[in-house]
Amino acid sequence: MTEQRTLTEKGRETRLRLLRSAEQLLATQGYANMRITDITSNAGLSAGAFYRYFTDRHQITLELMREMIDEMAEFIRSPFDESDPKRSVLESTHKYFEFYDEHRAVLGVLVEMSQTDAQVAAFWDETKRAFYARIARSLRRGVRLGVIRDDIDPQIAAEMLGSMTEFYAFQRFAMNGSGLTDVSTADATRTIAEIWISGMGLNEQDAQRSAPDDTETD
Amino acid sequence: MTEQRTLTEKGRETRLRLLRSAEQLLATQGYANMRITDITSNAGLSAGAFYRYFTDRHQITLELMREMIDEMAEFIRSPFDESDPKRSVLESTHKYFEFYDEHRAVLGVLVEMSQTDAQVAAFWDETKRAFYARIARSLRRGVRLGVIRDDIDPQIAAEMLGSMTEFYAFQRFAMNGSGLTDVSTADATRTIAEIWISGMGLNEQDAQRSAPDDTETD
Amino acid sequence: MTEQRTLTEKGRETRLRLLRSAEQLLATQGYANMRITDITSNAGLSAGAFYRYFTDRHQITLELMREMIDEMAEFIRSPFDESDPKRSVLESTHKYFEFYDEHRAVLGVLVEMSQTDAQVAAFWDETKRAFYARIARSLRRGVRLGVIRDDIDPQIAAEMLGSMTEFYAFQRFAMNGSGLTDVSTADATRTIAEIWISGMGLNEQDAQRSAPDDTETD
Amino acid sequence: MTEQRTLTEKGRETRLRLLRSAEQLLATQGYANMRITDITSNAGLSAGAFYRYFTDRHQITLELMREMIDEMAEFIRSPFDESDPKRSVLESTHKYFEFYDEHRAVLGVLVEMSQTDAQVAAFWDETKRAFYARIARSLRRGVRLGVIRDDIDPQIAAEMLGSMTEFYAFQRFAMNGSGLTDVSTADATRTIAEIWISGMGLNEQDAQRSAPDDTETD
DNA sequence: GATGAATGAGCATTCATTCAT
DNA sequence: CATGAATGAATGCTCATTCAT
Repeated sequence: MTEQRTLTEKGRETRLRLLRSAEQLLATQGYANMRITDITSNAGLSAGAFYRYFTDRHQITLELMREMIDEMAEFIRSPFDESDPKRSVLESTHKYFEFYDEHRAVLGVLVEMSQTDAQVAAFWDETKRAFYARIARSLRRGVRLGVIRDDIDPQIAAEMLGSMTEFYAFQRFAMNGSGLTDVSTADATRTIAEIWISGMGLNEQDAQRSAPDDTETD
Repeated sequence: MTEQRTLTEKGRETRLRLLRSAEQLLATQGYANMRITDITSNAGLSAGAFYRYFTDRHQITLELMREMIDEMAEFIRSPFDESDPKRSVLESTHKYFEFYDEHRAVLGVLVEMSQTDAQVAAFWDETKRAFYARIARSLRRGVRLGVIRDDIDPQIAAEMLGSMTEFYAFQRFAMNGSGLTDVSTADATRTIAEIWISGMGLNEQDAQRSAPDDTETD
Repeated sequence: MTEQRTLTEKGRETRLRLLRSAEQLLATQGYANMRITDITSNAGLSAGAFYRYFTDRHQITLELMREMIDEMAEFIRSPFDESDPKRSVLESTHKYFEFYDEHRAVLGVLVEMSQTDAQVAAFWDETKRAFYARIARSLRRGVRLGVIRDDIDPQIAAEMLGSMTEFYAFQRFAMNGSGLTDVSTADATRTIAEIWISGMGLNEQDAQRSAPDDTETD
Repeated sequence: MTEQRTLTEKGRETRLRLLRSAEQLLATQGYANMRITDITSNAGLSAGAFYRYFTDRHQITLELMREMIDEMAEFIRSPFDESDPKRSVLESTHKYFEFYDEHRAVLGVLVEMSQTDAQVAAFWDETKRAFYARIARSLRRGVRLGVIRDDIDPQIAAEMLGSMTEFYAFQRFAMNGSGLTDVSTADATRTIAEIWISGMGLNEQDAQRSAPDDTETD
């Protein structure tokens, strides 16, 4: 049985213990190498205990992803002020890096499994679309405000700039910096913001000047 | 024994048949789901045949990666003309996308396995470093030529712009467009080049004007 | 995992059941022909059950040897009365034959595997050394007591007389009498004792006469 | 096909090469660990070559045993002079040790396989019987000559003394001295002869005196 | 709720043996 | 004669999953 209804207090605790244990293992060994018995023994439980709360390792992993996606959605809903794009980009990037750092385990697994697992791939697809859509929306607003060049398709640009940020974060946090030079997160954040700004043809003076007061409300 | 000393013509053919078979399966099911017997039966051979040429699926996969890395190295060595950056970026990006498209199977697996396999992770790390180093070299030359802004660390910028291109390509080719809007490769190429150019502060007129005649020789 | 930390009563029983099953098979088919599934099915268990308690057939076999070696050590520690050598030799030989008979299975395998397996060879080497050392000790004491000829190296003599007894027992019990004439164990025991006695130059009258009262202590 | 008729000169050479190769491997790894491909590659041949001359490793091993048994038979037929038992025992033992040393590989395998292989067991049984019979015959003659005690069953005694010699030789030569103290072969030979002589109650003076001139001719 | 014993399907791997060249 | 490619039966071993206690 995997129904989570009628769980006693102790039961709910055990369930969480298993989730945390799985997350830990995903971070250190990835999905491919995580065994059910690893999860339980790492949680200080017997093998059979797992099945009271989950059906298999696929399910517990999806559960962790759902947890993360929920927080991601919240992040995406946070306001972006096009009237001060430089500061906003800096802030957004900073928050995004924090988010990635915190969820490195699950995000790494998302990438790993997307290759193999259609359900996870769909999951990821959806998440990225939402993420890119939010950027595209901001870009379009920026164009209307005259602070962003209008000769580039905002959607494609959003996907590219988003890709840049995401993959840099992925390498930095989920891959322990693989491929990258070792610089401070602050420097990385600043540089990436610069590229965003100038990549989008943002002109700080222009931006300051014309920015009306419309904040995004998603 | 593996990698037999003396392979006959027929033996060499069989070995290649197995490599192609494995590549095919990696593309469709990923590393995690690829069985040895899948490889052999897909190649029209018996299970035992595999072991005459490879020790296990890990090895044959690394073999495929090595093949790809070699071609990658060649790609990276190709000339980049800073005196005409816009055209050069377009050309490079185009070639990069072609490369990614051709090797989508192995590149996807590279990402999948990096989470799990230290050897593959090291492999990828190395490749990305070479790729980013080549970009950084070009950027530094551009700064010296006065066609690129000098207020950004070329190394970090290289890693970010490289990330953008790579991850966009990854999603587009290895993930069948997951997360992305469906646009033509030409449009995508054009947009990404625009971002590169303006992101790096390249001014076409400036570039045209000041560009001396030094082509990179690596 | 093998040699689980916490075995329940039932677990301990199953483990013993496997040991007995393996012992039986070693006796009938030898190590070379014993399969893991033979062991489990002979014990009325599924194939997988084996691996909860042992890692492979090599380990379970060593386990059986260790069991036997422990009893052997006990046997070797049993007292030998040099003041009445004839009776003592008879008694020792008798006990030795009993021991060999009881452990014929494992002893046969010890011989079989010694040819092939360094660990088993070392095992056997050690056991024989302890066995021969005990005999040599008795012989030296006998020489001091004047009941044993002093023109023979006690160590070599111990190894030879020990070899005689061991190999005769081996043929008789572990090889089902291969090569040997069919005589009663009592007769065999008597004859072997005669050879020991006269081979060592023991003279019964002498022995009776001069024997002081020192029993071995070790 | 395994018929050895109509072998060309080259064929006969290849066959011998395989036999020597197998013997070598038996000496170093034992029967259990000897693979067909080991035999052929060690002989510098391809795997398929084996089957032109032998059917399987069992057969080639028996072939080697037959070779050895033939020489053994010759050894057993060699004369034993009961009129000078001490010298004769010394000489016989010496020759026996030489024989064992030369054939250590096959003799070790004989022991190894006897546990498992009925055919080999029968082989060995037969050999030992012949060996013991020859000793028993000599002992009986010695009894008739009055140079050997008549209170011991010559057959059992033969088996025991034979066992002693054989097993000592086995440990010394086939097991690389396992369990034994390191002494010169000469010393070992002398000691074993002493035990034979006195074990059988041989009195040298008596022996010299009464020995008639009948040499055994089998 | 928790335990850990037991199961058995699923794969990897080895190696003797055959056979076309 | 010799080669080495290919086969496939035989086994080992792992691990998710069930279930009696």
